[in-house]
Amino acid sequence: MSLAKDRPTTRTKRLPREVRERQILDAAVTVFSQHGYHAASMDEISEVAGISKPMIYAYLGAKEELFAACIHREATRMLTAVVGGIEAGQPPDVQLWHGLRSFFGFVGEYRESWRVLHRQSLTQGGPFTAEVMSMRQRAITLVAAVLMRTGSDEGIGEAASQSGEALAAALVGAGESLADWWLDHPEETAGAIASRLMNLVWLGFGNLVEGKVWRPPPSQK
Amino acid sequence: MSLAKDRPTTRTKRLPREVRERQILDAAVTVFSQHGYHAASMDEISEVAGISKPMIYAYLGAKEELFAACIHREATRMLTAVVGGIEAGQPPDVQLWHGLRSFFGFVGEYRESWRVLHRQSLTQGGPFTAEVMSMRQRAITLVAAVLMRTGSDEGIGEAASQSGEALAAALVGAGESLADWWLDHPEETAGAIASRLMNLVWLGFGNLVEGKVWRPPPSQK
DNA sequence: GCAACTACCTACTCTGGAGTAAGGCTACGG
DNA sequence: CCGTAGCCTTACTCCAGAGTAGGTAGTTGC
Repeated sequence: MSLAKDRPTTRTKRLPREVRERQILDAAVTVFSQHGYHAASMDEISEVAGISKPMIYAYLGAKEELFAACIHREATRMLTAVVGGIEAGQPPDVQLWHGLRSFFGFVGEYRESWRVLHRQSLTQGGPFTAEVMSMRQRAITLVAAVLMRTGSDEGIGEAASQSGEALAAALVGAGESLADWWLDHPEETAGAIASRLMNLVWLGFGNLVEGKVWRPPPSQK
Repeated sequence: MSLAKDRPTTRTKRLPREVRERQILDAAVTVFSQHGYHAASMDEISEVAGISKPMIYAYLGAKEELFAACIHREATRMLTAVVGGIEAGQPPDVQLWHGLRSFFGFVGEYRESWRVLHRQSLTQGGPFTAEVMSMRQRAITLVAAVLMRTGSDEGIGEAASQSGEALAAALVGAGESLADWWLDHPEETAGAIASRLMNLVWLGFGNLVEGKVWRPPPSQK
């Protein structure tokens, strides 16, 4: 839980704004991830951050803005990690594989970030919904792009090309759900989880039944 | 939106408890689905239900209990619909296909139910989480059972048999996510959506690229 | 007709928690 | 060593909304 690593225990004094903002955001992610947006209180966040409430308002604004800032930071982190894991020159299945690995790696390392992104943020109603929606859309678009590149390279089947975005949505959802499932079954490694999904999505269940298995190419480090 | 069909406009008087409970639950599902658990107010629910607040407390108890009752009713409805759509004698891919059709059919018909089940209920913190978790687990178990029957019938591949539940979780998540996507792209039919997922999950993306398509057997009505 | 019961309402209480007013302390430039 | 700017706190205000007290009006049974 690397977010908590340098959380202040004894109240440190007179730190520069930059540092405080980071501490506040870290605390906010923790608390939001535990209780959800509405049930989280500014008092608790301030306490966890080791600072008084008015500072939060001074630096990050009201509760809604604070939440939006959390979403924004964590989503950017996650997308950066996933995009960074993909190598442009590789064939599409390898790209997808690396993307999945990066994704599950991120979820494993930053559980709180993941919780706040996925579990809390769907609950519509707040204006921050915009922030979440846009991030989700970015993810789907990214996946769709990888899938579609497959299509244009190899002369895609009609069923797939018509529905790239829908399939991407399904895949993203499968990934999210599997990530949640993983939280309750932590004995698996990120690679194993990624591999399961890769097999399902690339070969399909019908092929799995016949014993076919997709494997990453040996070149991978 | 069939839940709203017999909502009272002019305050009707002295109805039997049974009827009122139904009205209250309908109203609660609507309001919870719009605002989420915390943001929904008992005042608004009572207003939508066309009854005063103390009646809600008298009949369905406090807010938490009311929410749990909503989840329970809607989840049961949904699972009943899905299970009812599956015919025991059929081969596994057909069973899966019918299950998916029933699921998306339900989501299309009872959008509010779906919203309250999926979007609102993951936000942990309340004790009602138990209710939701159990329903979700039931769904995953059901799917896993269908998938595993495939395995035992045909001598399953090792990769698939080890991970039935994980694959089921992925499939359920893909379904959920696709259902959400559908809410934003309502021009598709339930059958089309179900078909997309069926193809992805049964054939896999690799096969789709080669132009293969899974089709329901002609026997279907 | 009257007891007992059910359906139902108005009009509160009270608490949690968002957001703020008002000022104190430290550092640093001049 | 004084002013100004930035860091930080205590101690509030205020309101939405959960939950309730206490009472009225039909209805049913005898």
